Amino acid sequence: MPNPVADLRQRKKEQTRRAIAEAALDLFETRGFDETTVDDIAAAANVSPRTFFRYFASKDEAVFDRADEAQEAFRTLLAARPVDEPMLVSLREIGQALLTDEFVDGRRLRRVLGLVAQERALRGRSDALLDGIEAELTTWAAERLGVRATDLRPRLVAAAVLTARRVATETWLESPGDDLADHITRAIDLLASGLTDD
Amino acid sequence: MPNPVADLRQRKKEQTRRAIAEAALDLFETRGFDETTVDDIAAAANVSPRTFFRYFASKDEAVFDRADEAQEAFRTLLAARPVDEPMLVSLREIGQALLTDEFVDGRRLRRVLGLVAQERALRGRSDALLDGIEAELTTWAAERLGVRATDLRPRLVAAAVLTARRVATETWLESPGDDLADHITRAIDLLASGLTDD
DNA sequence: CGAAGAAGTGGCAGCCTCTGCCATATGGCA
DNA sequence: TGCCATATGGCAGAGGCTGCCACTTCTTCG
Repeated sequence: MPNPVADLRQRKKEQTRRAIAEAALDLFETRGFDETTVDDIAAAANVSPRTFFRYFASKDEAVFDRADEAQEAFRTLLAARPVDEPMLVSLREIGQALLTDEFVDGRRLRRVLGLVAQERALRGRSDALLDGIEAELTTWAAERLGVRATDLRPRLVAAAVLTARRVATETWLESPGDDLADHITRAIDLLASGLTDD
Repeated sequence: MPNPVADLRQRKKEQTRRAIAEAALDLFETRGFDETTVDDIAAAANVSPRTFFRYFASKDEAVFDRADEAQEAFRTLLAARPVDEPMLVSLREIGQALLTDEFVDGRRLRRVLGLVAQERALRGRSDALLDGIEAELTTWAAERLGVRATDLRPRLVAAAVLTARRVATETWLESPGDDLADHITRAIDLLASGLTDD
């Protein structure tokens, strides 16, 4: 039984996957999603188009490479918050922590978030991933609230926070120089205040 | 100048469009979205595949035939609310008014909502349509608030309310017998209270 | 160490979505 | 009836995506 870490095949696969994902992200950013073909990506990553689809089921999926890691980090951070902390405070803190490069590649995460905000075609897959996070968030909120996960409130808490993140990302994109974390904090604080004046 | 209503061409076009939309909805419901090809729909509607794309730019678009009517109704209701009314109250009232079958075809709307809930592939176009509504809502909120439409707050108000509608619809679907309007009202009230206890 | 097997890759044919182009059919109008 | 505008159909082709088969490259084990 070979060492999984040192396994040559695993390393080459990882390398190939990264190459494809990077090529896709680069091309989508510079040329646009629709204007980039799978053949383009494959050529830039030095693989055949057929191989592209062995790593990613669809063109848009390449953007969300390793999204499960971010979700895992999110899950861990969520579980680590004190039980008596206000929910929106917990979520605000997590929103910032996720962008600190400590858990995920914050640099890349920002690129992906920016790209998704700009390319409508990527929203679908993004939402599919967020649905998973929203489900976990709902369960978490239900526990904090002591109610069932099918109730309206925990679901709305989960959905509203993710919406706040989305809107914050959009405003952040239009304000060069700003820190995304600040926008997210402001958005969540607005939610906590019932969308009224601070 | 012929009467536009009695115009034979217009009537035939309308007829063809409806035939395609109905065939698509029927087939998607019975066979599933992915398992239905454009050729199937075209055949069921007695048109050529090429003609299908003259009426709908994509396969999923056929589901949302006449969605602009609902948006128009929304727009009208929005403009009719008193300027000094709290935003979330206005939106709560509109949410209820839109469900009175006075403005849209409730029967078909139910089918579409059910289909969208079941078929992930349809979420994309659904969201695209909601983006248009969100944009109008943002403009409206910005005016009410006396700020620019690019500010975080009006955008968040618009996005959060639509999210509340989505979550309310989901909980409503799981509670047979309930009134959707009640769920929406509760969701919006929750937003107004900062997602805390009532 | 060398053969057998497993795994990664490429090429090819083919289906499906969607578009441009041109030909044909049909309704509208003088 | 004959002309024009428009609706429709057919066809070719690009691009996304999949199944299948062949080839190469590790990995394993006798």
